[in-house]
Amino acid sequence: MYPAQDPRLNHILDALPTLEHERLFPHLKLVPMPLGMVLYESGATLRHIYFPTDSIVSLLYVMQDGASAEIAVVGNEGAVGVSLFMGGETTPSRAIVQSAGSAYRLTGARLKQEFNRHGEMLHILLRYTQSLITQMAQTAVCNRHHSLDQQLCRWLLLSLDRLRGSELKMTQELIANMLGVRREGVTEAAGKLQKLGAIRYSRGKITVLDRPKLEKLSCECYAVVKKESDRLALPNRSS
Amino acid sequence: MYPAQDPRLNHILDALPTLEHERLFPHLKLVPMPLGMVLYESGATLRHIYFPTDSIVSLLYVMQDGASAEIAVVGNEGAVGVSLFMGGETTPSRAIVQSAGSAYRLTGARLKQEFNRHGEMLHILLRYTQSLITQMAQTAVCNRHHSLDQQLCRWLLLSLDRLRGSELKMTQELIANMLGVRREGVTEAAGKLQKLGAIRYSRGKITVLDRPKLEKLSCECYAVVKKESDRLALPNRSS
DNA sequence: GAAGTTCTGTACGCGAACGCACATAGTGAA
DNA sequence: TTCACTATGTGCGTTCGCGTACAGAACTTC
Repeated sequence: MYPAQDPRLNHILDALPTLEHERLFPHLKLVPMPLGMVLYESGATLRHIYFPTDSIVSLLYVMQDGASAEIAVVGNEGAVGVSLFMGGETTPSRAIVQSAGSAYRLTGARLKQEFNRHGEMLHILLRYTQSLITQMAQTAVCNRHHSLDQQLCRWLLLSLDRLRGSELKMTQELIANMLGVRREGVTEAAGKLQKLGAIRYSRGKITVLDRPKLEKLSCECYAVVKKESDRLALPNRSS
Repeated sequence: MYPAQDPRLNHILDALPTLEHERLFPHLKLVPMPLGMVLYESGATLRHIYFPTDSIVSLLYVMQDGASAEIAVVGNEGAVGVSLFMGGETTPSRAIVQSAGSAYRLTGARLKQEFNRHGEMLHILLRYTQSLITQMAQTAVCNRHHSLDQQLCRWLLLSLDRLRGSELKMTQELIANMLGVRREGVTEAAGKLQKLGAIRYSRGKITVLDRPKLEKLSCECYAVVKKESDRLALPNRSS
């Protein structure tokens, strides 16, 4: 196991071969990721790419009227700021810390430098980007066809996968923002899950009691994203 | 203007510098794209990448229960099969021709060969992929927050942008499949648009009469996608 | 421990889209 | 012309989530 914080807690950084590893690690900076921290605003030029270790970041789109919807969620399996190496520099969405923790970050310039060496980093980042694409696509489908109950299950599972333990600190209000639904709707859905014994919650703390039950109640979307994400993740080199 | 079919009708191919242009064009094969043609199935290994000239391709996800939803639409501004160079080889969605026409295609091997030279093609494809990402994200948001009426406008505009002329051959049934809604819902929404004088339609033929009106009735999603797509498109080298 | 704030629970009417059923109208083939 | 088929129009009851309003409960601060 790694110490409390180590770049290799992030799967992308962990997957780098020794050479790139040595080249890059000295430039990584560990930064705290407090709840609600905005990593970038819609349309703003990205300055860094972030590799979460134990934090979770939501990519969400905020509309003109203030309504919002989560597009994807990023944890220690990925990176925040893919548009840096994709070439667009900006992206019309907001990245906000959904679960506090830490991340390693790299300046955009340094990242692009490494990316343009066309080494393993390029392939790893592109593969990760594809899994991100899958997640977005599945979010679109899920928003169209599935019930709030199912979506809540999907969301809980996606978050759970990116955390250690089975507890997440998150008010129903915030979850509603992420899912782009009413807070009352989340209260109701969460109430059902609690009655079923799948979760327990109280004032911003949700404990998952019965994960298999949650998976059963979720729509197929979770499984699709999970499977694709696992498939596209390269094997750890340090394990 | 180009002849009836020319690789440069596709914006990506058109943006290639001379050297790559000469290297690649001999390997392009012009293929007809009849309505309903499936370019790839969910999870199937991609054999080719397609560059539409005057056809439109829908990327859609089909669920276990048969329900479907469009994730993105690709015309002469882009390419179908991005997972080939992103590294995943497959993708959990289906690509199906939504508007008949033609496309140039390249074998996956040849594409990867060119991609791995790390020339201009790589950057062009990555930038395009980012605009595709934006489209998917916006689809997710739109599915969550906007009415069927608004979504129909968005969809019509996105299709229109990828066609010459202002007429599209498309039954309400098919549109419903793309949007992931009921056919009756489309009938109703299209009826409204016709009453307002924005479109005229009859048995699988839709004519846009008043595009500005359509844009006005559409949600912001169309404009966001359009703007980002334009921003990420490189300038034509041959114009 | 009192007051204020935050989080959660509940209720009611409303509107959008759904599922279903069936009617009408163009279109093409025999 | 007639028939079959496809595309579109319409109606009805239902469900889901929304907007609004408000009440209770738990935590924080003073």
